[in-house]
Amino acid sequence: MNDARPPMRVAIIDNDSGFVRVLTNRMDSAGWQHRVLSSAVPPQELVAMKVHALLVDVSILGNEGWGYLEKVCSLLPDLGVLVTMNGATVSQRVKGLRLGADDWVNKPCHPEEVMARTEAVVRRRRRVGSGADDAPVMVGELEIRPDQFQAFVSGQGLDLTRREFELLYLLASNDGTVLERDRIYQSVWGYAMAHGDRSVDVFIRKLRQKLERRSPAFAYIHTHFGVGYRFAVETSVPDLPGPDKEDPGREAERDAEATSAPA
Amino acid sequence: MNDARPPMRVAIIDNDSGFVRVLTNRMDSAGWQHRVLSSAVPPQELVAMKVHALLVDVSILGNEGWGYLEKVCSLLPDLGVLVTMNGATVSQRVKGLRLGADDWVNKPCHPEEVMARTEAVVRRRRRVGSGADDAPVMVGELEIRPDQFQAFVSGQGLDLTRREFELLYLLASNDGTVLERDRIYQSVWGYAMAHGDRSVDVFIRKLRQKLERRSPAFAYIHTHFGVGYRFAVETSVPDLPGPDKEDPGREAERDAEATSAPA
DNA sequence: CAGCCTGTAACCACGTTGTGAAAAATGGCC
DNA sequence: GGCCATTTTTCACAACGTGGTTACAGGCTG
Repeated sequence: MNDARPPMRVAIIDNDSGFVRVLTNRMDSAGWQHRVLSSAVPPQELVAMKVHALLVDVSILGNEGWGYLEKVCSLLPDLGVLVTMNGATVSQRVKGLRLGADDWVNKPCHPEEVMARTEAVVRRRRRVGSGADDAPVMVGELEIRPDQFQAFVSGQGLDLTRREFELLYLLASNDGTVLERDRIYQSVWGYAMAHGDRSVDVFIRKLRQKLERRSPAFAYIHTHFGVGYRFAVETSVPDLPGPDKEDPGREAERDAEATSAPA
Repeated sequence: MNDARPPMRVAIIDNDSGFVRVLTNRMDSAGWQHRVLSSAVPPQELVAMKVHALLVDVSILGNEGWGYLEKVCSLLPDLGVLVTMNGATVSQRVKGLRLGADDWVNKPCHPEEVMARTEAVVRRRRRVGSGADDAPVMVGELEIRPDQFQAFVSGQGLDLTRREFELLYLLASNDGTVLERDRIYQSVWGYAMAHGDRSVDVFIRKLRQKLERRSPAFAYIHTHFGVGYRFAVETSVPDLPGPDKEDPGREAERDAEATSAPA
């Protein structure tokens, strides 16, 4: 949502430790995240890693390399796949590209070029998918789809403005943890909050209004006095015999232990 | 859906007649369509040619080659761009890729590889549901038949111009999701929207006029302030009793007050 | 109880969108 | 080629929505 894109995440399947070391060094200094794998992993695991691209040396997988390449490409069409190989012939390169690979770089190669090509592949992927980087959030009856600028309660769309939406998205994606005003402002507004600025409070109120109108039985946004706000789905009526709603003082305790945000 | 794709169409900007001859021969036998251009053409003309990819030798454009590359990539983000060049250095290749090129092939190169790379680049070039696939769309009383270039409301044909039709088709085939202005323009007009361009708004209005004339009880196109538009058949949810002014009769009001506009 | 923090509503400035019409571009026709 | 009808783009201005501020009321903490 904000201009700051999430860092590039790539998976690397390669046994050439020297090449991998040089490459990962470059990636580190460029702020990329990488997972180095020594052999083929099930495509599902690649999904779980949420990597943008896969960099694979098909030769280390022996004859199964081609089959693996084909399987990954057909199973994960949204994943960028770059193949590296020592001295591959033209027909080998063509074969790999036709199997679904997005690019092919013959070793030896320069790490900068590999990274530039990876960016080019991912750039194109993102363009067609448009916002595949922001994952949808679902908390209770609430569902947020950042790629569509829309939030839903029980499947019904909420009519949120831009700021309201970004604020709700921030809160909901940090479900359960207390967010300080400064951090909220910094994340949503993009710059530091000036002293005495009440914008966050006002927008919290607007969100509460729109949320409670759709599901009056629940309270989503909870205030932590002197700290900030916390998003959580709880019954709003204090009298109801809820399992975890005994006395209000408990929240203050939880506040203390919630300072570290489990990302 | 996979089969029966239209033939690949590429534009080639290159002076190396020998290379071009060999390449186009291969393309002919593969059923590809190609346009060979001897020098830079305005990006809009590439749109008119409806090519899937551009194969360009930046060196023949001299120093302006880089600028042209950048302009094409920024203006036509949906176009696949492959750069060829004789003996380009690593830094030159990286520079080209960072400017927005999708692939880089150093000459001399094998035509088969160039074509395989072109296919790889174009493979995932799917627009947001415009023109490419001609699947009929039916949303509520609205029916769109792309093969006939016609839209119907309750069986009665709408008289839409080309742009109106393409816009409506884009919106309706992305029923329920918010589309940003930039993406709408990119999909319908084919190139990036210039700052301050109001074409989308104007055509939205024309569509609303023609749609509401046929079915005054419903509103199809909803505005998302600061974002774009969303197509949906009257999702206006009956709001629970709240202190807010919004009421379910919003659409009807807008329709009724369409007459008050004294010049 | 005093002081600070938060809830709430009203308010205004600004940017965005709606709207009508004029200007420019397109395409068919003689 | 010149002419006309239609479509597309541009423009100016009105209307509206939003974000941000402010003021005051109500709560919480110490």
